[in-house]
Amino acid sequence: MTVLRIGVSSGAPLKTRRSAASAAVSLVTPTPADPSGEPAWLNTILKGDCVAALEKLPAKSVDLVFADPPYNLQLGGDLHRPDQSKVDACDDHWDQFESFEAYDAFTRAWLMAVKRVLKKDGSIWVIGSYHNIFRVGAILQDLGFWILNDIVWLKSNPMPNFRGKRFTNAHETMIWATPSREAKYTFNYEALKTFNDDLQMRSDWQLPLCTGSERLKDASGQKVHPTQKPESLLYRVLTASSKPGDIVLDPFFGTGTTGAVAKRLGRNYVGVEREEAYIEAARKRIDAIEAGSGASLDMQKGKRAEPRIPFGSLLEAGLLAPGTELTCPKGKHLAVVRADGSLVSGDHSGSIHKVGALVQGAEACNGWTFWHINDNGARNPVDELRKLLRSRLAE
Amino acid sequence: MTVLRIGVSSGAPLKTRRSAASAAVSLVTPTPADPSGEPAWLNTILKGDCVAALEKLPAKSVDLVFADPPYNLQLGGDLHRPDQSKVDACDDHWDQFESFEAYDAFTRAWLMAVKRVLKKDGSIWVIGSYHNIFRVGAILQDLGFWILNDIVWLKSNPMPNFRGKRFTNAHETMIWATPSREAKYTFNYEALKTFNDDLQMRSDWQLPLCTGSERLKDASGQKVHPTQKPESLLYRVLTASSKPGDIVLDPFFGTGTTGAVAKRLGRNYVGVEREEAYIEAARKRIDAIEAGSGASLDMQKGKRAEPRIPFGSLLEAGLLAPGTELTCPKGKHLAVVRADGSLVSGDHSGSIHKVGALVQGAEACNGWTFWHINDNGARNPVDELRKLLRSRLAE
DNA sequence: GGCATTTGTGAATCCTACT
DNA sequence: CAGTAGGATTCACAAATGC
Repeated sequence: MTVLRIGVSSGAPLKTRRSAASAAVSLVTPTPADPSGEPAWLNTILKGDCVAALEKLPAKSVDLVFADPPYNLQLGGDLHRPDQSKVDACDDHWDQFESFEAYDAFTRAWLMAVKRVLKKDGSIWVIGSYHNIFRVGAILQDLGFWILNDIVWLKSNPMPNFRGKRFTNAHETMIWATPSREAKYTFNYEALKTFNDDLQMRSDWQLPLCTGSERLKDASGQKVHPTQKPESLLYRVLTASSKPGDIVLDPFFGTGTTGAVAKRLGRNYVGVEREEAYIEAARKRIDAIEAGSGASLDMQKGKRAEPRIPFGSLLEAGLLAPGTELTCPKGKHLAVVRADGSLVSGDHSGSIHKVGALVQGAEACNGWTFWHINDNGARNPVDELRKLLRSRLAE
Repeated sequence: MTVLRIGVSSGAPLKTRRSAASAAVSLVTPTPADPSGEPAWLNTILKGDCVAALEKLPAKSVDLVFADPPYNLQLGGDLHRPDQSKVDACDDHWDQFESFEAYDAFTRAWLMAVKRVLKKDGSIWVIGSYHNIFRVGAILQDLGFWILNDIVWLKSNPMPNFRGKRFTNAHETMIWATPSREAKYTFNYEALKTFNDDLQMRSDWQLPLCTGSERLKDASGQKVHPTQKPESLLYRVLTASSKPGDIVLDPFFGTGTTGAVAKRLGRNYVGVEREEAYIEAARKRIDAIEAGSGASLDMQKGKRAEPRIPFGSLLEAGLLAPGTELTCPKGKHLAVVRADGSLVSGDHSGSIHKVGALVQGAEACNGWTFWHINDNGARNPVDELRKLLRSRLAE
């Protein structure tokens, strides 16, 4: 590995805690620079503050940017699961900002630095959650970026809401934008359509979290980075909006998911990262990857599961009215539907499955086939309504 | 139908094209006002500009707000499908703004007006697309609103991207927020979980677009409103975050989807709308709906709603005798019940919760489910006794 | 080894009534 | 208003452990 010190930035200090960080920028090359005339920073990690490091790159030199900036989570105290185990929160210093103003200043600064190095026909992706994405999106627009899409990453296995106080936070948002309205950006429409079973790729992507062996762990088994993104996500981003040989910049490189996928896909990368531990992990990770072999260029298919239809949807859709009476197949048991999708039968109330089990004294029950509606004398299971709604949703 | 002119607003003119609109505010009641002391504006549509109209409502008077503001779409000329037919875009004058600054000023103005009339423990939903939602979200935060969730509405049948230049825009985003971090907002967690087949509801909602007979059409078959939302969306919003009898405000009432669902679900509504044609359509629509009432509106309740039973009551009721031995689920920890309802386990003594936590070395513990009684070899949690006592007390 | 069961964990703005 | 104590609260996977 080569480390080139390419100068110390004078810096344009930000009015945030981040600004206190070292402005020194050094260049880390996992593999020796190619003597063929490629720039020295290609396929390297710049160590240092994002804005200062980007000053070392020429203007209009990168084709694509993927940025996973700090989210500015504003967490209260500790959070425990119902089994009393403590949630390993992302409380790292780099995610702390004093105010929205400080976060905005930080965001404006790195986006301006990125805009300088982005080619005029390049594009940028930024990922975030509701804590920060609205500020990022507004500042992107203020800086003249042109939003092409917002993409929602639907997590198939998100962390639940343990206290039952909100909806499960089951997605993150990515903004895809060009530096100007006129940009002739790369979008591999046909490839994506083919990938998606000949249907246009939609703005909602179902992908699992980064877990298991993909998740980088240190010697003690702890995760190296609190927010490592899954390679499948980057795979789809790079496949959609870059070409082989393109240069992909990640200004918050972390443990190098962007670099890893770029290398696999035959793209060049350049990363910026401040924390030595992350750089070290990223370097090892990327070195172990074989660059752009043909077979690996196949995209991982995100399984598009058949939509699950909750019982309550029948009421929302107007297929069932609150107050409707349901019976068991033989008409012995009776229950009434409430507006919230619960059933009431005598003293019992709850979901169609729970009440079905309770009235039978059974452990479990499939409410869809147990509960029936009286249709002009004929008893039909509510499952018939589900089929109807499913066909509507499939249109 | 009653139309009450309740005054002409002096207005606080906005620096947008909207400000040119009439500041006259009149009150439209689909059904005559109730003489029972309800405010005259309840279940009515206020005709006029949003900010001016909201000045007619008392401060802290509504429980929930649902807002579907103009999206500020920046369409660059007509869009044509591959077959050259023209797409019926939303190019109404009310959706046009001269700049982001103008849109921001408009957004700030109506959000401030809404914040004044919202109760301190109320909440607000705003829906938008990537054209405007980032600006709305950032301004919400700037005004001190506290975001609880962002919810993505996944459209099962979105309009495809005809030119193949972007991903199919298949979702819209809703922000759910309270007027302050401290708000004790309504969230019918248990009801939603029951609704969703006993799984907690996530932040991604798959619902079809408003089409078919639900979509309001005029005499010539044209859609009355370009962005009519499906009732199913409002059904879920109101079920999640309001109670029967609550007052729901929609400051961009349009053709009254919010009012229609509010009436169906036994909530009160108040709408604000500028266009007479929309008001007329909304009025007819809501008049034709039967108001929800009665037990079918009751929502599934969780343990939090149950009356609290002190542990000592079990002793008072004779369900438990002093000196009884309790164990943890696996029988490892042992404790003895004292006559005052406290437990003793080794050196530890105190409430069932405190001792449960101490013997486990945990921060907290629910003693009701932790401590078990030996019933002829079977271990049953003391919570079973609480249930028994509760059912006795309910008789 | 094979299968069943238990344990661990993920970008989280996560309580409330009473004294 | 602050402090204290009661006691409510989780889903999908994958890895680890047990039989």
